[in-house]
Amino acid sequence: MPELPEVEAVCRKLRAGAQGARLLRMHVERAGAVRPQGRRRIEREAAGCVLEAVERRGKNILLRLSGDRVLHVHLRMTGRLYVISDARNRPSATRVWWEMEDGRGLVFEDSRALGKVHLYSTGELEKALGKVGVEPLSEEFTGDWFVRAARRSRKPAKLFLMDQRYVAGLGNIYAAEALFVARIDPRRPVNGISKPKLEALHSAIRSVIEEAVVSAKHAYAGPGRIAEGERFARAVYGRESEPCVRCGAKVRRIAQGGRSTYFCAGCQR
DNA sequence: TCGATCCTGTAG
DNA sequence: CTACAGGATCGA
Repeated sequence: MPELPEVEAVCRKLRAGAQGARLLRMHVERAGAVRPQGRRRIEREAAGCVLEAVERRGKNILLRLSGDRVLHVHLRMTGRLYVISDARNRPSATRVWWEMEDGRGLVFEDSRALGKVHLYSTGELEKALGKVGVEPLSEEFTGDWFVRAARRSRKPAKLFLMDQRYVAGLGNIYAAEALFVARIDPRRPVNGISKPKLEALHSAIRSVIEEAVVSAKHAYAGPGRIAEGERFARAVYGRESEPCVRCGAKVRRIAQGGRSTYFCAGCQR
């Protein structure tokens, strides 16, 4: 479900509501969701730690704990991470949860059970995140860097954007939206795209992600619902057969890497 | 670089 | 029933 903007919203919410709190006990309801294996061990190692900081790297959430430990949470498709006011009142798809001192609970809920909660020491962290690429909202993400990165891959443009080793944090939706803004056919091998087009894609990624971060801040803030009008306005994603908002041609849906890609063959070339 | 695979819920 | 899902990893 979540891409960079939604994960960022989760992190901000956690900073506001849970940073500085002590996590009295950790409870693993589903062993497959955690590493190291063995719920006993991870529960013991996380017990009593203070949540000192919340960071994000791409779609990865890092909960910095006292005692040089880090919880690495990945929401994958359906994961959610949020604080509830009463820890006894947990949803049925809770995979992992933490008791807080005031009776609240930090909950990792995940209906599809693809998400992960890993516990590392600070030293192990870089190895685990070593392949995560550049943050699209960072200074490092320049047009020149992007053009050079694109030259190293022969992947179709959309699969390149979704590869976390290059740009970190784009998923199926925002990759499609950025390609639409830049008017690029998602099937084109990136290394064959002209420099001006790649520069257009670079700035499209920036603007799409920036706008989505603002929307997600309001819309995606925990277990609640998404308010209409606060959500990022998609131009192509999920709009199969609808007229393109730019040229009127029918939006198409194709498969790439086993996933759906939405685009307009009329104006994306 | 590609396809299969991990899981479960929901829509058609 | 089948198709599909806002993701990532593994093996060939």
